[in-house]
Amino acid sequence: MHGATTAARDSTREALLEAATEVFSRDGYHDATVREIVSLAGANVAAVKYHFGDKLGLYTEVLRATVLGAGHALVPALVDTDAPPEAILRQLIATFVHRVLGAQGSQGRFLLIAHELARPTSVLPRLVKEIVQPNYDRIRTLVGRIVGAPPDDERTCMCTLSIIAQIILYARTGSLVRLLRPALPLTRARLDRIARHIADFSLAALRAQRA
Amino acid sequence: MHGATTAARDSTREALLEAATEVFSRDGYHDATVREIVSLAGANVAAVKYHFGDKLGLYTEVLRATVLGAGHALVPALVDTDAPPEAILRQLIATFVHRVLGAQGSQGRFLLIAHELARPTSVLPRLVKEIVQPNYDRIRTLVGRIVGAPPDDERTCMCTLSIIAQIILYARTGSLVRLLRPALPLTRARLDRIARHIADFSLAALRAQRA
Amino acid sequence: MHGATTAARDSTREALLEAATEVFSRDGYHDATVREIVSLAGANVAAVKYHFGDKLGLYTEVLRATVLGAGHALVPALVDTDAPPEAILRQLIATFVHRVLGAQGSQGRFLLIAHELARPTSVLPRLVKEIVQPNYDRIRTLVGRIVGAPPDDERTCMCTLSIIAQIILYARTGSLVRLLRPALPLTRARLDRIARHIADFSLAALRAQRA
Amino acid sequence: MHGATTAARDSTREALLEAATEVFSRDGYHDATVREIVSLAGANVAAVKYHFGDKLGLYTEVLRATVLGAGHALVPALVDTDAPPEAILRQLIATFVHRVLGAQGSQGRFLLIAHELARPTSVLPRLVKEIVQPNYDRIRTLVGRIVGAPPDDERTCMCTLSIIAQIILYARTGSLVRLLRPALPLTRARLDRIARHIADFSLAALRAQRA
DNA sequence: AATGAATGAGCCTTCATTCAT
DNA sequence: GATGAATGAAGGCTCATTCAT
Repeated sequence: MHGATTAARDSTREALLEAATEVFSRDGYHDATVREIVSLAGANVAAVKYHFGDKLGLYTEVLRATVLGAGHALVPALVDTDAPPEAILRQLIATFVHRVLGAQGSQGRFLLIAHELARPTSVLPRLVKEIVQPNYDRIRTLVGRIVGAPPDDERTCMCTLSIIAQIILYARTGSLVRLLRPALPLTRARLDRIARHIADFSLAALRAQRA
Repeated sequence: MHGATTAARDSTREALLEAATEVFSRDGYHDATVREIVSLAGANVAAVKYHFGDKLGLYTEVLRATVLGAGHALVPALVDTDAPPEAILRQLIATFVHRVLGAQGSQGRFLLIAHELARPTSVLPRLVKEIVQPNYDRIRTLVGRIVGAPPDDERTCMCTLSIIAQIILYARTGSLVRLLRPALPLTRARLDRIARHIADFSLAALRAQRA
Repeated sequence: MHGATTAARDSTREALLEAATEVFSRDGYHDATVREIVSLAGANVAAVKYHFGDKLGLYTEVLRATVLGAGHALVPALVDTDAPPEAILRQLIATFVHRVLGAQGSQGRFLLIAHELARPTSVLPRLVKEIVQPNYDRIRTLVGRIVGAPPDDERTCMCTLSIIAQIILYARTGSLVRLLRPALPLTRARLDRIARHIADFSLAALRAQRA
Repeated sequence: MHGATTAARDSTREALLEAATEVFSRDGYHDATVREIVSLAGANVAAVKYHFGDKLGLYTEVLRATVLGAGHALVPALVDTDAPPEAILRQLIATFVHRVLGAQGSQGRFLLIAHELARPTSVLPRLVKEIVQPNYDRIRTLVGRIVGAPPDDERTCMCTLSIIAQIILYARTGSLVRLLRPALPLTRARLDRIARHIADFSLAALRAQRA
């Protein structure tokens, strides 16, 4: 009996989390409405209060489960290898582009971050501290190795941001890009081309910095 | 006396625009409330209807003024000269960086645009069509001349976007950058360094594309 | 100079009255907006206050000019003749049907009354007392002559209302009729048929009452 | 206990419907305010949204209940019998007159419909299509049998409308009739006389059409 | 553990009206 | 005699939240 109860409880809680992940990813924290989430989860409005206290509690939980909990591994796994730095960077860019632009459904991790960056909630500082900052530092170190400068060097930092900027442009200001250019279907091949361009463009710039 | 009258007549309108710029920049269109704007402007709620029709009308006016003030009005004058393409591009980047960040509200101007890009309203398409697109086309042509490719070439377009991306993110003192790096005072010298970095980074990349 | 001033004053006043007649006839007092009226008249919002005090003042003036002033003549002219009562009634019905249904533009007199009856303002009592009641009494006398009963007889009154009801149905609940029957264009011939039907129907009923 | 729960649960909804019927009947849809309704019902503004979606949803519910209660639900049972057509029509008229005026609020029921006809909302078309039109068709068939013409014949339709018109205006104690005649108490005997008059008047006219 | 019902604060908008010129 | 500008009250609606069961 206790097992069944637990299962039932978890099922509602899980459904809520799943629905919230989808809606928060699509609309961001501010635009998402509790009612759409509970409706999608087949649950009641008050269930949010019961399980998570309030909307922000639910959001925090979603962020924790989706990003904070699972996001630690990606960048380190790519960066901390013995491959040549340029190859690593290229791989890093490709991975992000595909994740960011190819995101759909449960792949909402990056959309969640994008929304959070665009309109921060009180959760942002922790998100940045735990996820973004460490990854930024890792990439900075990588870039530093390519340009031949310490990670803290201003040039290194600026170059890193220049690279990140290009990836973010597509993820965050997708609407602008879509308006400036005819809406091409984002095929896998097209994503490859975008990634390759960013890598080529950036590596050329980095090499020039080194000289 | 007539001048005074005009000044008096327009003063509410001006106050409204000023307050709206501040509030919209801080909160974005959706979170901003008309009530705070009019209260800040020392005006009545109905004044917004009288002068701008509704909240969106007021926002449109603010956004248009901001985008034009952000340097877009200068693009034709800068681009359509006989100077060497690389010099033009360098100048263009410097102009945008200074305009965007060097104005009074330090970051108000760009925050507004950042909000709009992050969470577009119905104004964005028209704004892009009327102001941004033509300038984008101009810059694309310029970049095409540098990389030795037609303006419509995919590489040309991607390179152009890569440059724009850096200005958008880089010049930005928004949440991400502010959190990643200690908030440095944006001195004139610092803006110069940022602009020079973007130009160096991008021109090196473009030259590499040409070869 | 004084003449010119007077002419100018009257012209604005007249324009307001004309525009108000049109708008009040179309929308009724409650739905009409002062702004549409002054916009149509090419005048300023405050002109209403100046010339008529307020919206109700303007409405009263319109009603007076359109209905109270000019409406006295129609029914008496038709009724107070030596023609046989049945012919008079037939003519009365035809006239009203054409006026009520054929109304367009400046012919707003009946529309104004219809709106006023549907949603009375404080002007209604006077309107009824001065226009409607006398005409009702006249028609009652006429009907009384046909059924062979005094004007105050309950049967006479009921018969009169039965006739009026048929006319009003088309004018007042036009939307219902239009929904129940396909929207035929109200040609002159069609109005004639409607009028003839009401007359035939009613006279047959009246004759039966007499027997 | 479950009954009590249901009663308690529906009590706000019921109170809302009752208050809305009163206010909508007095002021019509456009002039009625949600705030007065909820205040009268001792409920909150948001309760309207919860139970009926919005003001129009509440109004739709009220109007539907009123129209059905006004006798429309009984038409099929009355018409589809083997009684002689004239007796059926007489019974139909009596039923409507008593239903419409004899209910509790004395005139509330019909005032609501009168308002709707005078100033239709978007609900009218659906209401007519779903409820009124079928009954109109039934009555038309009945009238057709009396005058000896097909239900679609123009004369049949016009005669039907002439009868309906009398009920609509006649039974009404609205502004016009109330002003034209001293407000008599609507005793049962008086309602009988009104109904008998309409039936006598109309049947005489119909018989004349047949000849 | 969960729910249907209800709440209150707040939003944008609209209107007739009035003020200062 | 006339106007552009400004006002305040009010209206419908939406949302996250909470209560009683």
